[in-house]
Amino acid sequence: MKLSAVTIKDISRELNLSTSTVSRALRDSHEISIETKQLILDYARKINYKPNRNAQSLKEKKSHSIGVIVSEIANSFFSQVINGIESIASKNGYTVNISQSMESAERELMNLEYLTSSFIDGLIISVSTETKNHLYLKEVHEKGLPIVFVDRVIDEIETHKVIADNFKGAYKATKHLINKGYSKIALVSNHAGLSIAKERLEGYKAALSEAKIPVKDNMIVFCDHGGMLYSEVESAMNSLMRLRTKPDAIFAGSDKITTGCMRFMKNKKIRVPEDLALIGFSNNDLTELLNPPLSVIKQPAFEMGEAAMTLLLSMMESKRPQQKFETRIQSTELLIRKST
Amino acid sequence: MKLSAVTIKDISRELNLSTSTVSRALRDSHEISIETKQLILDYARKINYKPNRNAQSLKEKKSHSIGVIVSEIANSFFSQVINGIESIASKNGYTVNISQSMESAERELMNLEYLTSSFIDGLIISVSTETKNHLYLKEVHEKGLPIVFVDRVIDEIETHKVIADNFKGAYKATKHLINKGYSKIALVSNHAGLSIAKERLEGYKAALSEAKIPVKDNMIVFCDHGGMLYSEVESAMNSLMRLRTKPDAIFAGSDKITTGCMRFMKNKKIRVPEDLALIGFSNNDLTELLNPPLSVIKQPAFEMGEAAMTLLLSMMESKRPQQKFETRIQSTELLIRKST
DNA sequence: ATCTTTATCGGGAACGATTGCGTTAAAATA
DNA sequence: TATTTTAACGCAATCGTTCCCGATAAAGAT
Repeated sequence: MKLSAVTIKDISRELNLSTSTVSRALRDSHEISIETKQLILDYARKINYKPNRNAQSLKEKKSHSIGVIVSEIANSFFSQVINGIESIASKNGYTVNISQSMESAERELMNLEYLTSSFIDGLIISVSTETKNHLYLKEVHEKGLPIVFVDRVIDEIETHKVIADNFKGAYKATKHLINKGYSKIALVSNHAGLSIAKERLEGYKAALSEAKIPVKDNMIVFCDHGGMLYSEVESAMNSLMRLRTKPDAIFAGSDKITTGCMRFMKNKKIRVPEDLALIGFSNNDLTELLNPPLSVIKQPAFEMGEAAMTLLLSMMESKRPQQKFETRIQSTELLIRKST
Repeated sequence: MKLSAVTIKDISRELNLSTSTVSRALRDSHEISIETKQLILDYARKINYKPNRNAQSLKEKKSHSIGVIVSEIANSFFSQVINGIESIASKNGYTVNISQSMESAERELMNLEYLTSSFIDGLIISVSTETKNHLYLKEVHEKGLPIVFVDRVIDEIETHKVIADNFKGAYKATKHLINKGYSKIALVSNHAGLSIAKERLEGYKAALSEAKIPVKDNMIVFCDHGGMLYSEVESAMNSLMRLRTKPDAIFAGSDKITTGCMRFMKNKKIRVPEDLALIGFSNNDLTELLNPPLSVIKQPAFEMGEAAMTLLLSMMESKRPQQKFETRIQSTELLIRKST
């Protein structure tokens, strides 16, 4: 079941003109008389002609659509990023193809292979926690597919990258906890292999070291799927709670982990911040209304999406392969509320 | 800047075969010897051949991609719906093209026209609050484009629809308020023209009437952009607060409105539920952790997305235009917490 | 009046994949 | 051995657009 579209041939037949002439009129070429152009445009509008984008893409070797791969759409951070991407893309006549990896390297690869079948002109990706093998990504990149990384980057691939200032964000959050008098600060981190996790870990360590607080390994726990499953956060938190010297503050390394910790504390009836303080990365705009209102590090998600799409546009529309790439680091915002 | 893809011609040239033979091998046709098939498949894998999807789409008149138009991606309800759509789509080899209307009828139409340039095989749409004129939508529908409505439907267009049981949801919420002893129950509704707003209004009225509580017009206020702007919710709430007989409970008609009301009450230091109770439609999974935990009517967003995509699939893959359409009504969940 | 320029249009070959039809040779049958 | 069947492959058209040429006629230049 498909819709029978009107083509350039239909117009040319009706108007007794060649398809070349019709095409030229529609593309506003100079080598055509103003009368025939008007004639064609009027008729085209009348029968509601729409160019077949597949034919155009085939001919021009450009699809005017891009691919976006994130771990999960229904995540406040990523949905805001996508919002930013879409807003710039649609302004520039690009269609956005979304797929989610669900933190699975396998699904990520599948989506990637499908999207890259000469189908997209560029790709914006935030790699999954599982991703270790970036052979395929590297391959299509070397073949010339413009790629921009957002948030979770791969160092080995040289291209534009848009990230938040994770180091500083983590540093600020940890320092804030220290300033508030907390000294046993635990980190509930995302998967250790992730670029953002590494950077945030460094920021956390830097703040502790600066305050001459020793960094203890057992105060750092990991959620290998970024808190996608609550059980993951639960067991991470439980391992912290079983410690002989329990933490007095938690720094959570991702959106889902932050809210997961909050849920854990509520379930276990742990008072925040009296028993345990909590701060974490989050872009959920309800954190302010939580009980207690949550202190968070907020990333400029929408702006990051905008930046990524803008950079991708510049790559897609440049004639030569670009040589110089930039890593745009956007600053985070520390919102201090009642949970710390 | 584009990637130079390897084509069927490259394979045929290298292997001294015709393009037809190569195509048949790749498509696993029967009229080909097992040896040449293996030869071709091996070589194709070696040079990492990927069929050009634009060429395939042009030939088959099927793009294997669908369009999704929602008001805003960064909205918990819609992002969950999209999640459901994407999960089914990717399983069936379909790519999902997303665009957002931002509650603007103009942007919606723009996106629609762009997507329907022989580019998508089907469409899933939740119309914007502004949408009044559905001429274009009706036109492409009559031309044969399979369409499925989710959440916000248009009655005049006969096709599959997936909605939540808005009437019952609103009825249950209102009845719950009544049972709790509230009698001055206000409704902060979405745009009056929206199908969901109408249905929820009816549910609200039904519950009140059943309890012999008169329905008062000044207790029903509207947010014409669904609460997309906080100011909208603010002025709606303010008008309720200026009433000589203020409401003792609020029933909020959409996700953004619900959280907007919550924000309003926090800002105005209105105690919930002592001064004013609050219940509303919401799919944000942090409502449970709010202060106070929010009573909500939750829609099965993910499942609605799945259902919509499944129905769309059936339309796209049926030979003949379908005659019988179903409106799938999925039941909502009433989660009673501390705010009522 | 002849030649050159210019404007305006048509013919037809791409783009990459698919497929009906024709061709060839081998295999099967009479 | 003669004839028919069948397996395996090539040729060429097609999908809808674009664009390089070439053709034509009018306009301008000499």
